Amino acid sequence: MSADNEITPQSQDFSAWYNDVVQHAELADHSPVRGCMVIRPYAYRIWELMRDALDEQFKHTGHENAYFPLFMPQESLDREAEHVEGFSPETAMVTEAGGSELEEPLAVRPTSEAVIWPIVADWIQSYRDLPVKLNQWANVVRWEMRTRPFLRTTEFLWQEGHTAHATAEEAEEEARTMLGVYRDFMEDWMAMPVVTGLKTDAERFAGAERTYACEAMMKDDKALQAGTSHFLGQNFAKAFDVRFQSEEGEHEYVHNTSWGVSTRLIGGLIMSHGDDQGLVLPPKLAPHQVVIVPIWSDAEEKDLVMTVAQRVNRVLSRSVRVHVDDREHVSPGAKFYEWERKGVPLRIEVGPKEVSSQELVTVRRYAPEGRERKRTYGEGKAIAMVPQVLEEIQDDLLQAAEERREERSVRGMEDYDEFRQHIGEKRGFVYSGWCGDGECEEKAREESKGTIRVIPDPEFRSEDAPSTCLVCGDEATEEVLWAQAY
RNA sequence: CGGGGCGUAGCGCAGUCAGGUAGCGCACCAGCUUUGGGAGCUGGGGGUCCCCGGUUCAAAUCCGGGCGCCCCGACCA
Repeated sequence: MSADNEITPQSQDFSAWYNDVVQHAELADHSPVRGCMVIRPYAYRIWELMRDALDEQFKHTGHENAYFPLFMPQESLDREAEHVEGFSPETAMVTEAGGSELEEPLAVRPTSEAVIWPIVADWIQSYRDLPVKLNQWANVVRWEMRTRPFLRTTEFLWQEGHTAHATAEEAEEEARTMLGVYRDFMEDWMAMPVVTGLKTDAERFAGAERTYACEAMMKDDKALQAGTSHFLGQNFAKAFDVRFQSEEGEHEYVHNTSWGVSTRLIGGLIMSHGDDQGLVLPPKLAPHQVVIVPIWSDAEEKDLVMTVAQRVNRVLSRSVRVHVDDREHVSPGAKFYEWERKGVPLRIEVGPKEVSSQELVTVRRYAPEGRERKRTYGEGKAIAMVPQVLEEIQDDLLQAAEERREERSVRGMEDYDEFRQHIGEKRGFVYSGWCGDGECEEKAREESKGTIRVIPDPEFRSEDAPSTCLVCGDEATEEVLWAQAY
């Protein structure tokens, strides 16, 4: 009676598990072009929910959406020295179009600083035109060596915020604010706790003064960089001549920021909560928050059961996203497995038994120890409780992820050899001191599997500040977070 | 780009060593019986066997060349 579980267990091969979930939860499909991916409707709906939530926050913090072109002259990309050095190896170029070779090659945006600022420069004359706070929802292309669905694809969807300010302080505040927006979204909507902080020079965005990031721990104890926010200083303003006349009449360069999150977040969602049965979705981002599975054995039963199912559906639809799975020739058991594989947070079963007892069976996709997964309530109570149950599931997921992360974090590590072994075998997060020297960072990168993910923000730092550098043993100037990275 | 593996139905594979009608499981379609944790039976549809060339009466199979994909590494906001 039982079909083989087509999903590889996480403990056996996490990477195979991930690919199986992507495939069997119908999230993505392959493309004939290497590294490109089809986002299937179920995953696209998750992306829409993410997009809507983020977009509202962007507007709330004073940003306007716009859309800039996919192509730019190659020359634009070349203008900021560090930017071009960082991005040109992975930039796709169009050299031929319309049946003939182009006089100047066109670059397909890997990010849009070099598309936006040459144009927006002309929108800014005076300090009164500032700040400019733009966002765009777009696709970008980066020719990566090695790709994985959602986590790193040749083309991906994202949002990129681009702002210009009169002062460095204001731009810095903007970069920090948006990092906070990301963090709140990841915790409140994705139930994915993150450590925020500053990137080291080695990991900084090409062309930025400072890069801030959100780092999340996946279920295989590796770190995923889930979002970044950059204080760009005046590097791009100088490269693209973005100036304004100040109140004092001086011509000054603006101070910029940029910040982005991508469809990589869907990968983060999968690896934060998924289990051997498949995807587990936090209710706030679930395309179907509740699925109703009617159970019948003949036409008469079907009528009775469907009457109740539709009634429950009508009432619930007012407050939650609910789906009635009334497919004829799929057995209830098969439906249960399918919706579990797809991560639907709550299932309601209605069969002849429930019809006669005026009850409903509710089953949670995720329930921590000590909480019942399956419960039967009177119809009215079951319906009334749904919003609360969904909130509980949302909270349970965040709490479980937080607990996992803390269990898998080690603070105050001082022995370099212990570190190398720990980060290679046990993975997880390791907090240590660092002297601030890029050579120590590079040495550890070469000799261990770990890299510095961030210099954590104050609230994530250890109570006792580490005093020595993990690598060289000299005096520490910073506390840093190490992990194996995706 | 280095090391390894693989290209046969939508998916997973056998067949290749030893040339001779294109197969299996799942999925799909039809009908009947089913439906409380992945239904059963019967019937059916679906193929440039990655591509090009060669050998041969005959090539998925042998030979030569090419292309693509996957894994490990290098690379990577």
